[in-house]
Amino acid sequence: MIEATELRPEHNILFRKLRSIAPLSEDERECLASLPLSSKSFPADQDIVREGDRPSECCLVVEGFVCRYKLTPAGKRQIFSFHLPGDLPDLQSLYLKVMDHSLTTLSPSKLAFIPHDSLRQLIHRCPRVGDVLWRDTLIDAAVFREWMMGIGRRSAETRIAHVLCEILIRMRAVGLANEHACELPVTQAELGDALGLSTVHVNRSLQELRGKGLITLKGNRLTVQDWDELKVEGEFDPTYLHLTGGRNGQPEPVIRWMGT
Amino acid sequence: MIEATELRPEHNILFRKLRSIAPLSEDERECLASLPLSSKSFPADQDIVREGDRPSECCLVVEGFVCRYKLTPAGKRQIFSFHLPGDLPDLQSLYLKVMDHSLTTLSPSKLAFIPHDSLRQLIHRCPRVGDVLWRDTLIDAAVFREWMMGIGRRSAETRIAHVLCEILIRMRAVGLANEHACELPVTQAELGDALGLSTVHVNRSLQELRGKGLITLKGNRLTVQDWDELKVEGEFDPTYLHLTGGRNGQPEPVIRWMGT
DNA sequence: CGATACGTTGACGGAAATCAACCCCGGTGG
DNA sequence: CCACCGGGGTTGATTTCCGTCAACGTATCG
Repeated sequence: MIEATELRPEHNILFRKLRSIAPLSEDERECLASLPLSSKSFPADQDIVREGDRPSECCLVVEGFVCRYKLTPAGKRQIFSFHLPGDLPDLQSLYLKVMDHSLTTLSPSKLAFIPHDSLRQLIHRCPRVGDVLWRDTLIDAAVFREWMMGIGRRSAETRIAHVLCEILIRMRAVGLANEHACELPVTQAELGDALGLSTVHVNRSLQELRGKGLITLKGNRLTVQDWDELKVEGEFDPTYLHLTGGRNGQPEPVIRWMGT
Repeated sequence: MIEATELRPEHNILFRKLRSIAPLSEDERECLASLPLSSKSFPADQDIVREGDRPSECCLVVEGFVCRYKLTPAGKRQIFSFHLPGDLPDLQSLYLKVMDHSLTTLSPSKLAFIPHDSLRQLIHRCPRVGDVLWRDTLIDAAVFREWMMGIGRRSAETRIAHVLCEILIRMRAVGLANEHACELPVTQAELGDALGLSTVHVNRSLQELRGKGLITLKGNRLTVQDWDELKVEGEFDPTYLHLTGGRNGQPEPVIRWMGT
């Protein structure tokens, strides 16, 4: 936990995230620490970048939740992913000039921006860190696949259970959740947009899960009451998250510097 | 077309593919040409790598169609992507040790294998090519997002129209299709597994598209009769394919060295 | 020529969408 | 202080798109 006292919160959360998906040496930590990050606060439901934009910087989630989405011509929204502190939700913009989707906050958030140039220099100076960043975008893709699986082939209840498992595990990986519970500032409508379901049906399916005693979900807080059963219900196998790196499989110690 | 005569078919198709997503210099072409590729033929419906495997090489599609998929505990299949000649469908295995899904042939195919070590050396010797490969995996992810959009928010007919648009465009990008038609060795059941639909419903939706005079689809061959209308029906916008590189937007000249 | 895989058709059922209220609660301003 | 307001959550009635089941057609191939 030495690093927690040495790094600024922005660098600390990024370091925790990357360490959760790959081992990082002291050198690589130094590389990361030298990244210029400029933080900014955003209210909920504010677009950060939009489809068609050509961003010249990437954003790091420091506090709060953000998501990526796109709208159909008819105005229906599909959310592609949720992003929590430590995530680099538009890292892809480093190599895909034009955004093919949008990025927005789900809750009031603190974001740190990193110029593309700085990232390119980092990757050049520190190829190992570059590898980890590439790996991160590949895990991103693995999550997309898993969500596709859910939307295409799983029932509403299973889909919801699955995404709740995923979020809890990812929150734990960066030390933002204890064994059973974490923040979840996501409305039922947003869950529906993510899972290809209507709000009404999300509501009913959540009641099923609650009725079975698997979870409580109230006031932006998720508590898992029966992890084993929730995993079964959600057909959840965390392999696709590729959380093999980090502290030799040790869970990240919980931090509590988030506003809540 | 000088390069077509200089490169072996395996290298040629890879070069065409990469050039379709980014400009490539003469140097970079040389780098690619030096990649050791060992080709092998596969019958249809044969797994190449399976969920849980730890491959030590990547595969390049030289001829034929392959797909990535995963099964639910109940045995339902979700296909995540179709891959055509020039694609590197498991490039991700370079940084994600354990396969979280499987790769299989859809038609009799010729595949070329590239040891991970060779790829790593290539990336090290030729960082620009490394960038293009990273970009390729990012485009892969963009396609996943677009499919999620379809499965989550679009009607069966729209989904099918969309995927047909995508395949034709991608085939054109590597010179395997003319303006209106290409091979499509994919059964209706496989289309269903890709789009989250039942075979029966795929069949009915295809008849709708045929009825409207948008396409013919017969004996592994897709012909688009009304491209503009098909695009509208499929809500198709090719931005997400990021085909901005290549021959200054020129379509790739059609080649015909495929078995058909 | 039968076997087999793929495509087609019809009948039926069900999961989830849609539509429309209504409730609950925190915030705000008169 | 309380009335009002609005976002999110909940509920019931109804509809629809799509899945499932089952049969049959059709083409290819050994």
